[in-house]
Amino acid sequence: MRQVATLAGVGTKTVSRVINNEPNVAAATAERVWHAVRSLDYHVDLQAGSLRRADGRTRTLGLLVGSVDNPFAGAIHRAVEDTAIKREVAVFASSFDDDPERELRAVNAFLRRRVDGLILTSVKRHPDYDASLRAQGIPVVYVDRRPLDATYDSVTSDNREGARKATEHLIRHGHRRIALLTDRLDIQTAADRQQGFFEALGHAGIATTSTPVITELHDSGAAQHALARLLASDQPPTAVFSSQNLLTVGALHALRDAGAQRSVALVGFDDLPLADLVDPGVTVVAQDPQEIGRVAVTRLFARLEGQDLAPAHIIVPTTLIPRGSGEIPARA
Amino acid sequence: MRQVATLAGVGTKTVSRVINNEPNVAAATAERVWHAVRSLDYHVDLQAGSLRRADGRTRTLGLLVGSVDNPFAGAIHRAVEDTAIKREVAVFASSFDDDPERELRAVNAFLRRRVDGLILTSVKRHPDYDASLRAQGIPVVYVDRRPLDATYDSVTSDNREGARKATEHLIRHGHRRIALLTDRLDIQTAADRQQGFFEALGHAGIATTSTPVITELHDSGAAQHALARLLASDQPPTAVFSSQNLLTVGALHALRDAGAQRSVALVGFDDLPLADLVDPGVTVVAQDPQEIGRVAVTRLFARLEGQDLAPAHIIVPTTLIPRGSGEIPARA
DNA sequence: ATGAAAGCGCTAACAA
DNA sequence: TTGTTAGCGCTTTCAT
Repeated sequence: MRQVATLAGVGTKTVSRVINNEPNVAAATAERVWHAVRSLDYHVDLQAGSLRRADGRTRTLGLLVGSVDNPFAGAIHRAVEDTAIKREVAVFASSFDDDPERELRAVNAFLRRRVDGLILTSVKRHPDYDASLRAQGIPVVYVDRRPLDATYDSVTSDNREGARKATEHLIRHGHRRIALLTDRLDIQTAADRQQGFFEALGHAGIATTSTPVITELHDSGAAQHALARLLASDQPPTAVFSSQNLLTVGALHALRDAGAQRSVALVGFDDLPLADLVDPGVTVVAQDPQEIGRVAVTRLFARLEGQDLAPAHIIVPTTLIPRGSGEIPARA
Repeated sequence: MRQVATLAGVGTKTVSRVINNEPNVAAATAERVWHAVRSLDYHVDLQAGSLRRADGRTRTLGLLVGSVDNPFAGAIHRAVEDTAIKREVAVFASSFDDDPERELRAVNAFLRRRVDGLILTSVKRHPDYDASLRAQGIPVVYVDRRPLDATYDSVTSDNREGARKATEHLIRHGHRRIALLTDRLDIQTAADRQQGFFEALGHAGIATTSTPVITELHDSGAAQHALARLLASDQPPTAVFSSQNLLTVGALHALRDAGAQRSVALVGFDDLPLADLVDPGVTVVAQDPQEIGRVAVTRLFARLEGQDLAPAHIIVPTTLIPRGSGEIPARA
C-alpha cells in the first residue's frame, strides 16, 4: 500500500479511502490511485485491515457440516455461499462426520481465524464450545440440528412430522411390520425422526414390540448389511423407513440384492439424485436443503447487521414425493 | 494475549512461545500460561500472527470449483479438506459456475485474504489472474481442467482417453449413429472429451457428417430437452454419449420420457450416485474425484513446504463401468 | 529461560 | 480534501 501511495503521490490513508470507496476524495486523486493500484497489481490485505477496523470484521464465515461430500450439505453450502459472496464475505467450510471431537476442533479453528459468524451442524445437544461463542459474541445459526439451548437460532426440517408422514404413508398401504433404519440416537435428527416414526405407529394402534429398529447406522454399507440380515430373518418387514439419505442408498441395495424391490416398500428421508429413475422410483420425504441454507445465512447476516432478533427455531417443511417404492402394498 | 500474559505473570513473548510450542520455556511457566489461557478462554488470532510471521503464512487455502453443490466437486473438496486439516490449514471454497467473471472475482477474493496456495478449476485456458499469481508467488494446482500454460501443476482425468473408451464401447455394441451431448467447447474438458469421441468414430471408420452433436449444454434440463428433440427426429441416434454428470441425468430423463431407455444405449462421463440402481444400470466412465483432490492437495503442500518440483500434468485414470445402458445393442 | 521494543499492513482519530 | 500518528494482536530480533 505504501508503494501505491508513493506512486500515486498521496498518503496511505488516501489510498485506503479510495480502495474502500470512502467519501471525500477528489475524482482526479482517486483516478491516480486506481492507476497506481493497477500498475502495481496491488491487492489489499483484508486480514491486516480487519485487525484495525472499528467493527473488527474479517468478512469471513465458518460453515460446519457433516461432510462437504454429502449432497444435502452441498446444497446448504451453495446457498450460504451465494448470499455471502454478494456481501463480499468468504466461507470456510469444514466436515466433521458427526465426531464431537472434530466438531470442537473445527469451531476452535474458526475462532482462531476470527470468523464474523457461524453456521453450524452439531452432534451434541449442548456443544462444548458454547461458552466460548457466547463470550466472543459471535452470532451462530444452527442448521439441520437444533441444540437444546433455545437462545440460538436454528433452521431444521420438520423431522418428526416428516417421519410421521412417511410412516403413515406406509401404514396407509397396509403395512404393519415396518423396519426403521437409523443412526445414533444422540443425533437429534435421528431421535426426532424415530419419534415421528413411533408416533405414527402408535396412532395406528400398531404394537411396536416386534418392530425392527436398527440404530447406529452411519453409512450406506452398514444400512445395506443390516437390512439384508433383516430380510433374511424369519420375520422380515414388509416395509422399510430409512431415516437418512445414505441409509436409503444402502436399503436400496439390500432390497435389490434380495430381489425384494417390488415386494417390500421403502420410504426414505431426504431426497436423492436419480431417485425418480430407479425402478421402482424411490418414494421419499424430501428436505429442502437449499432453503435451509438460504434461511440460515439470511438470519446470520441480519444479526451481523445489528438487527436485534429474538432467537427463533425456523422449520422448513418437507414434502412426501410418492414415486413407487412407498406405494407397494403389504402382502396378505 | 496481553491479559493471558498478565494473569500468568509473564511477558507476551512467553505466551507466544507456549502457544506455538516453541522451545526454551520452563515446564512450570508453560503450565501457568496454559492455565491462564484456559481460564480466560483465550484463542490466538491467527490473522494477526501471520501479519508479522516470517514466512507470512496464513494457514489458509483457496479452492475454486464449478459448484460446491456438484458431487464431483464435493469429492474433491472433501479430499482437499482432509489433508489440509491435518496441517491445521483451513479451506475457503468457492463456486463459479464456469463464469469467467466469477472466476476472476473469486481468485481476487482469495488474494485479498492472502491464502497460502490455490486449487483452481478454470474455464479459461489463459486465466486473466495469471500474472498476479505469478507476481505473488502463490503456488497453484489446477484440477479437472488444465491451463495451456505448462508451468503450472494440473491434475485431471484422462478425458480424451476416457471419452474414447466410452465411444468405442458403444461402437463395439454395433452403434454407428451415436449422439454427443456436451457443454461449451471452450471448456477444456468438453473439448478433450469431444476429441476422444471423434477419434473413436474415426478409428472405426464411421462418417461423422451426420453425427448428432449438441453443444452449449450446461445443465440437466437443457440436455433433456436437446435429447428429447433428437429422439423425436426422423434420424434418431441409436446411442448417446453424455460427456458430463449433469448431462447424463438429463439424458436419462429424456430416454425414460421417450420410453427408449431399453432401446437406445447410453454411456455417461463421470459416475452418478445410484447409477447402479437405475434400470437399466447406467454405464459410465467413472472419474476418481477423490483421488484428483488428494493428488492436487498433496502436490500443493509439497510446494508450500519448499520442494522444488518441475511442473507436472498428472492424469488420473478413468474406469469404464458397464451396468447395462451402455450394452444395449444397435437395432438392425 | 525470559522480556522489551519494533514493526507486519492496515484503519481510526484527528490535525491541517 | 488530504496527511500524520498511533495502534490493532501478534512475532521477530535482540538483549538480559
